[in-house]
Amino acid sequence: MIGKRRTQTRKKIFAAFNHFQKPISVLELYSFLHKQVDLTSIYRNLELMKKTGGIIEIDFGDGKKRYELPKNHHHHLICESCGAVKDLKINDESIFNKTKDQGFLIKKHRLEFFGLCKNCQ
Amino acid sequence: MIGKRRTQTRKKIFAAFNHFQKPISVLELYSFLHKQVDLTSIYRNLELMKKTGGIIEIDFGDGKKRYELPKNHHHHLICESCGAVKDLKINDESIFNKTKDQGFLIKKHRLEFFGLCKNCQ
DNA sequence: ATTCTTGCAAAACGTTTGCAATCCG
DNA sequence: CGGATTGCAAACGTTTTGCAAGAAT
Repeated sequence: MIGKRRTQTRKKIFAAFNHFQKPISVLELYSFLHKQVDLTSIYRNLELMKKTGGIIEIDFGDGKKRYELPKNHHHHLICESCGAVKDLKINDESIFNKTKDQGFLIKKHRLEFFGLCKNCQ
Repeated sequence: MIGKRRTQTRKKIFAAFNHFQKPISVLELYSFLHKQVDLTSIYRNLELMKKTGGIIEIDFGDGKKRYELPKNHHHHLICESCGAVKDLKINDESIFNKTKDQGFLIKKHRLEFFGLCKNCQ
C-alpha cells in the first residue's frame, strides 16, 4: 500500500510545514530543504499528503500550487505587492444559501482576496 | 500605441467569445478558430483584452486560464464531472464585511464553487 | 525479500519571448 | 511609410512520468 512508510524524506517534508505560517509552494519547500530532497519526491509526497488529507492545496492563481496544514476552515487575504498572506475566517453560510437552488451538489469552494496589506498601501 | 488596430485576428477572437456562454480556455479558442490563428497571437491578444477590460480572466484552479466577456459581477458553479459551468450571482457585502478590519485594501476576490451538476449526481 | 520510495533524466503542459516578416492606418 | 501585429521557433516555469537504484518493513 502506497504512502505508508515513514521515510527520511517524509519526515523532512512534514517538519518543514511547521516552519511556515502561510501556504507554501513546492519551490519554497525545496529551498527550505536545501535542495536535499529531489523536486520529484516533493511533488509525489505532496500529492500523497493531499489525497490523505494531511495537507490542503491552495491556489492563488499565479500558476503554482501551494499547500498548508489543515487548520480550521478559512480563506486568505493575499498582498499583491509583498506576498503577505493573512488568514480570514468567514461564516460561509450566507454564501452557500445562494447555491442551494441551482441543482448543484457542492463539494468544495474557493474564496481568496487580493489587494494590498497595511505596509504596502 | 499598442492594441488599437482592428486586425483580422482580433475580429475573429472577439467574435469567438460570442459563441460561448462560459469561460473559455486558450485551447478552446484555438480549436474554435480552426487553428488558423497562432496560439501566440491568441495569448497576446487575450492579455491585451484583459488589460483594457475587454475580457475577464477566470481561474478554475486547473492550471489553465479562462476568459469571458464582462457581465454583471458573478461567480461560477463548476461541475467536476462534465465541466458544466453555471453563473451564480451573490451579494458580496456579507463576505466583504469581514475583510474590513484586517488592514488590507481589497482589490479583487475570487469565489468559485465545485461540485456535481444535476445530471452528474 | 519484497515492495515502497527515491533520484535522475526526460517529457509534458501551459505560457512567454525574440525576431523577422507582414499588415494596418 | 512606420509602427503595430503576426507567425514561427525556441525558451520558460511548473508539474508529471519512466525506470533503475536504494531504503523501509
